[in-house]
Amino acid sequence: MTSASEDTIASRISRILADRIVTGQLDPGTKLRQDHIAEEFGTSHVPVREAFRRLEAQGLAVSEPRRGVRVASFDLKEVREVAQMRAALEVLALRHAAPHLTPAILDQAEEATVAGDNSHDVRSWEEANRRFHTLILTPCGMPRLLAAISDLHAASARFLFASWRSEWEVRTDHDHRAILTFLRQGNIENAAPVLERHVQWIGQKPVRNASGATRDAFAIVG
Amino acid sequence: MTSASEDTIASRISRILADRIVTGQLDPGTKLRQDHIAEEFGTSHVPVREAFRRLEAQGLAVSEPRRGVRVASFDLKEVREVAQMRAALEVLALRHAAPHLTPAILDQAEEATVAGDNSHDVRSWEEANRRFHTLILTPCGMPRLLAAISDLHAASARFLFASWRSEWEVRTDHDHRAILTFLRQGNIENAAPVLERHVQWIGQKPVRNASGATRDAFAIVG
DNA sequence: CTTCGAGAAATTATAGATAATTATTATTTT
DNA sequence: AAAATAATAATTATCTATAATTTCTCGAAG
Repeated sequence: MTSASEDTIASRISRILADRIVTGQLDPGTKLRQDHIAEEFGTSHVPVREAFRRLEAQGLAVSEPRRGVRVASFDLKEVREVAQMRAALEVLALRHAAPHLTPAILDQAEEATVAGDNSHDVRSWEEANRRFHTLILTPCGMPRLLAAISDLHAASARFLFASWRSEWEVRTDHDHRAILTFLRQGNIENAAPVLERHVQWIGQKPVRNASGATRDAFAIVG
Repeated sequence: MTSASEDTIASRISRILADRIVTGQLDPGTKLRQDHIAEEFGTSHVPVREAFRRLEAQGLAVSEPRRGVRVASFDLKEVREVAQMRAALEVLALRHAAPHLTPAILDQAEEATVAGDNSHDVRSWEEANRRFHTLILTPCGMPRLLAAISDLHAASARFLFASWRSEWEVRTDHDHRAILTFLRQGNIENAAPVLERHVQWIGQKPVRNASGATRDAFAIVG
């Protein structure tokens, strides 16, 4: 992140709040009080309200008129929904990106995969995973599609951080490697289905509740 | 549209501006001046700015910090992009909606198709066409997906109105009928590919320029 | 006749203030 | 003691005002 005195206060606030929501620093249902946030950022609440509108559009916050803004809740149903939307859109993007993928890009994507495999915490794994997907999809040159995918990635990351906040077990991403191998061969017809399956792989993990009981936590781990 | 004194001024302004942009009352590139709009609606510019943020998220306006907001431009490339995104997402929605489609819903969808075939102007055709798609997709019960599709429909409508503003030739929608026939048989595997092709059918029409020359106008007509 | 630049006007972005609505607490009544 | 109601506090949504930035206009120089 740059110093960002270029863009507006509103966009800065929305970026920072989005990050807090995604990383789980702000729990679902938490009230976002404009005056408090305005005070924290040393501004008036006008740019804060503009930031709220953006968070709303991204699906990270929900607003009830005259009753304020809250951090959006989510459930297993929405995790599945986001996974399926990602599958549909990422496959589309990959088909258009494939002809423009260079060996240099694929090398960077391989580096990102290695970085992910070596990650010992969720946050760095997520960052590497997102870098992989972004690298192989960006060359599609479809800005609207990429923006939609980016919002879905944010949602995915949120599900992930909500479940795997602390523990993380190292694992090798065979899907990423298979995708890269096919792409190096220029074989999109095989790469696409792997990606489609990959992003719909929903991880499941028992999580200890506050009351001691265990429930299952779910997240997209692709 | 209801009287809508329930929701905020900002959402009312964004709805009305969105409609103007979609219907082509506001041309691409037109500056949206917050004080003028505020005066028109008898409000201050604070809710106007919030409305701008929503239009931006919908892809109907673009904002340059400290330089104002303009109606978003678009070209053939973006028409294609929106068509392909719609194809991917509507097929996904249809697959989940299909098990919940009732004969009553399919009858309503058929009515919408007939209404479209009998339309003598673009606006009523677009309304009927959107109703058809909404009817067969809504039962998927995936709110995030439906919201994304709705935004893409708005973009499609904009392309359409920009090209076919005045003239409109009556035609029979064979695709819609084929889709309905398959859905009545519970045959999703055949319905989905028809829909996928259908929404990517990009109409083309010669349009007389201001300088007398003719150029080709493009729009999604599915 | 064109190009550059200074000053003026318009416009955006933010701050501070006000009215209206909702949530909370205290109090009264049953 | 519990429930209902009134008073109070907190919060949202909006408006008016101010500062900062950009665009426009017009004149002077090349």
